[in-house]
Order: sequence, then structure tokens, then C-alpha cells
Amino acid sequence: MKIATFNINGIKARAEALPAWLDQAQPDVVVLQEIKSVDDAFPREPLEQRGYHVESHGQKGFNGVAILSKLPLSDIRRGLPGDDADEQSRWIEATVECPRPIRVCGLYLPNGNPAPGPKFDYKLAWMARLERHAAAFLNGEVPVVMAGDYNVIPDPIDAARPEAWVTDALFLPESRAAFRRIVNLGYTDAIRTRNSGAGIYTFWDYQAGAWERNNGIRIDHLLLSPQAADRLTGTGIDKAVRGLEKPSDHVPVWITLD
DNA sequence: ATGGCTATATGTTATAGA
Repeated sequence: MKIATFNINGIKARAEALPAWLDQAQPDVVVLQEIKSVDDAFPREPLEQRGYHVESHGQKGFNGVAILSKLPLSDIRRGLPGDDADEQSRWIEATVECPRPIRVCGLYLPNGNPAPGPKFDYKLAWMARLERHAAAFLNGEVPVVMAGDYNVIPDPIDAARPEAWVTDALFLPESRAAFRRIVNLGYTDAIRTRNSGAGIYTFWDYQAGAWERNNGIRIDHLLLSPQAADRLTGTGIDKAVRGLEKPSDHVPVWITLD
């Protein structure tokens, strides 16, 4: 089973690029971030025509997440638990129905800039909620994949120019420590299991020729519970998508499980 | 670069992203 995460930076803006990638990559399950659409306006037809069940959790203008799955989805949860007052659409999870079911979570973690400030406080509070939810998952026996745009550069090797990020919310010690705490509960950073060195990126800014200069960062991650990690057979980053017509600033990142 | 570009709604400018 191939499970991918892709921050598409606008579902309507990616009306051509997303189906083109789906046709080429043939993922079974995809979590999308930054759909920037309300659910009623989400263009489901091109995806359903390709055999995907579509579940979205959107809001007006920005944020928004979705799950596409060729297998049926059940037990769909919208919103990260822990704060009923949080109105930002950044979390969706569902069980992929198959002989060995998998719980798939799609997340769009807050950016947190400028830091310090209320946006950074919100990021850290959201990460604390994520840690609690991730810990609760480990009590069960079901494999869990938490995939998405974490907006965290875990280590200096995950940025082409780490010195440029030292005051940024994506790379501040508090953000990196919060990410590490979640991993250290017992999760596996899937991409790192197959790529130990520097230069592995998932995002290149639209500005300043970042793509042409390969000035990238690795911020899109798939964290696997032990039961999911035991089934990992492969990983990939579809980097070429960044060089195609009208791209997102992120590229798809994927795993395969047996 | 004290944000060079992109997307969306609040729409011919502001907000957000990373």
C-alpha cells in the first residue's frame, strides 16, 4: 500500500497538477494540506473519477486538509483533540479498510511565525496536543501513520542553509524539541530510515530562485507507529513535481507498507 | 532582503505562508 502526503497550496490552483501526479504516482491513500477551500467547494469529481473516496476538512481562505483513498474509509475524525475552541482546520484521520486496517492521519501543523508571539504560542500548544494524541495511539494495536506538513525542520541537515533559519519558528529549539518528543514516544520518521544524509528536501520557496538553487528544507514527514514501521517497505520524494508547470511549493512524500 | 512569489478573499489591496 502506497501512502503519500502532499501540501498542494490550494486545491483549485492545483486542478491540473494534482490529477497529473495521481495518474503518474498511483498512490492508494493521500493526505492533502492547505486545500484553502470550504468543503462544499472542494472539487471532488476529478478525484472520484480516478477511484478515490474523498474526505475533506476545510475552511475559508487558508489551511484545510483532506484524505483521498482508493480503499473505503471509516471512523473519520475531523480536528485534533484537546481544544474545542480551535477553529483552524488542520487535522483529519480515518481508518483505511482492508484486511490489515491502518489509521491514517493528515496534519497541517501551524507555521508559528513570527516567533516569539501568539502564532508561535499556538504552534507549541498544537504540538503539545499532537503529542498527547500520538501517545494515546500507542496504546492500541492498529498501525498508525501521521503524515503531513509538520512545519518543523528536524535537524540542520534538513536545510540547505540552516544558518538562514535560526530565528524561524520552523527551526527554533522549542519546535525541534517538541517534534523530537513526539518521535521519541516510539514513532519512526519514515524518510530518515532510508535517507541518512543531508540534502533531502520537500519544500522550496517560490521566491529568490530557491528551486533553481536547490535551497530547500525537509518539513513534510510521515511518522509511523511501531506496528506501521514494521511493515515499511519503501519511501520516496517526488522531487520532479516541483519543476513542472504551476507547481505547489511542496512536493509529494510517500511510503509503501506491506 | 526589512520577503524577491503565490494563492485566496477581505478583491485593484490585505493577509498568510515558510
